[in-house]
Amino acid sequence: MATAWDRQRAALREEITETARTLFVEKGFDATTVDEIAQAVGISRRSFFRYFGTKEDVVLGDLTGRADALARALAARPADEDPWTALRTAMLDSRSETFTDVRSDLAITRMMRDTPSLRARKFEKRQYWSEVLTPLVAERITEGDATVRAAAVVAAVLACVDIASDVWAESGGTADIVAVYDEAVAALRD
Amino acid sequence: MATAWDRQRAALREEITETARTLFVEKGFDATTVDEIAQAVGISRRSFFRYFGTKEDVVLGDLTGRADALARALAARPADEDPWTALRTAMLDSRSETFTDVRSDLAITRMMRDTPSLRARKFEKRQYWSEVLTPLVAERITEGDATVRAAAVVAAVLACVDIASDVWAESGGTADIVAVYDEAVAALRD
DNA sequence: TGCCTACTTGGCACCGAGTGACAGGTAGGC
DNA sequence: GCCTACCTGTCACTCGGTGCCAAGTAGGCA
Repeated sequence: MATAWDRQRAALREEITETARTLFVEKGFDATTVDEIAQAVGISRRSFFRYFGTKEDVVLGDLTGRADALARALAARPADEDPWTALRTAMLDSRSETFTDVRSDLAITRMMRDTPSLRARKFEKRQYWSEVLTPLVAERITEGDATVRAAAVVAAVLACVDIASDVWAESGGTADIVAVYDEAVAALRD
Repeated sequence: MATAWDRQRAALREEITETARTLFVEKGFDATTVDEIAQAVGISRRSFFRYFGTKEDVVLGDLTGRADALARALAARPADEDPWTALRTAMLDSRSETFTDVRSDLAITRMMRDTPSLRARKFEKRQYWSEVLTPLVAERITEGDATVRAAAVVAAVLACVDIASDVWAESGGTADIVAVYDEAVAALRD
């Protein structure tokens, strides 16, 4: 019966996230130390690292889980659908669970864009997205080198998502993120 | 007359690079400490950080300089050339100065691919590439939102270069890197 | 020749992220 | 009521990176 513990663990994890993000927005990401976060939450510094591998992970959240959700949504698409349509639809389908935190805080998205160490970690996790999505996309490539082409399509789509996210953050949340994404993709496909 | 000093400085910088890369290949990047590098070169740990801002920079080399070279080559292309052709040609033109280290060591490229902290730094520098190239590419975009479209094209092209580089490294240096790049780009433009 | 100045270097102390090891406490099973 | 996990805090340590200061060295100038 690990459920009780798991619940406790999830709750504490949530509390760390909430407290840390508040501090980050107040003082800036780099200026906030793990000690301060731990103290604010009321746990030891060591325990913080038992819940989050790095300070960056608190901001980035469950990116790998969202990659898996997107992968499931992509796999659920008809096999004869072209990669671009399939990826776009899959992202929209899994958006409710995928973009929760994007909606939750504009400041966080801006911070991810402006803080080098966060950007770096984000790209590191993006690597995982590519690894998960590329084989699924490869099944939808009918001509040429499927692996190379799939990798290119996935990388391009993720880049377009990034661009859309950046424009959205820069607009203060007013820009239509899907429209910007479509515009970015249009640039690639004439 | 700073030339004498500059020469000295450049020579030492080269020596640090050479020594460090040898150690990296021998022991692995993470397992090699800055102290070991400094001691092997015969300088203090503090001086090392006066020549390289981070340990990663020793491996990555002058990526920003290469970005500037590529930007110059791109600007030299005819104004009416489409972005894809212009970028491809510009990369080939600046390749001799751009890909010196790629040719120099397959092990280094592999290390960049397999070491998380190096990958992260590389993407960080890639950000600079985007910032430099996007405005130049935007001038070649005739329809739609030029900024967004230029950002998308640049990001896609850089992603394709990455893919080609990865395939090249994985093949042990036998793959035709330009052919892989063309294949990747073909995936985006049908 | 001798001084002055600018620049470099090394050493020291320090900070912050992240890790391993150990001891103590607490909840659940028997 | 004990035993067994598991979680937690504490301590010590490594390593990357930075600020500061004193010492040294090369070149310019009188």
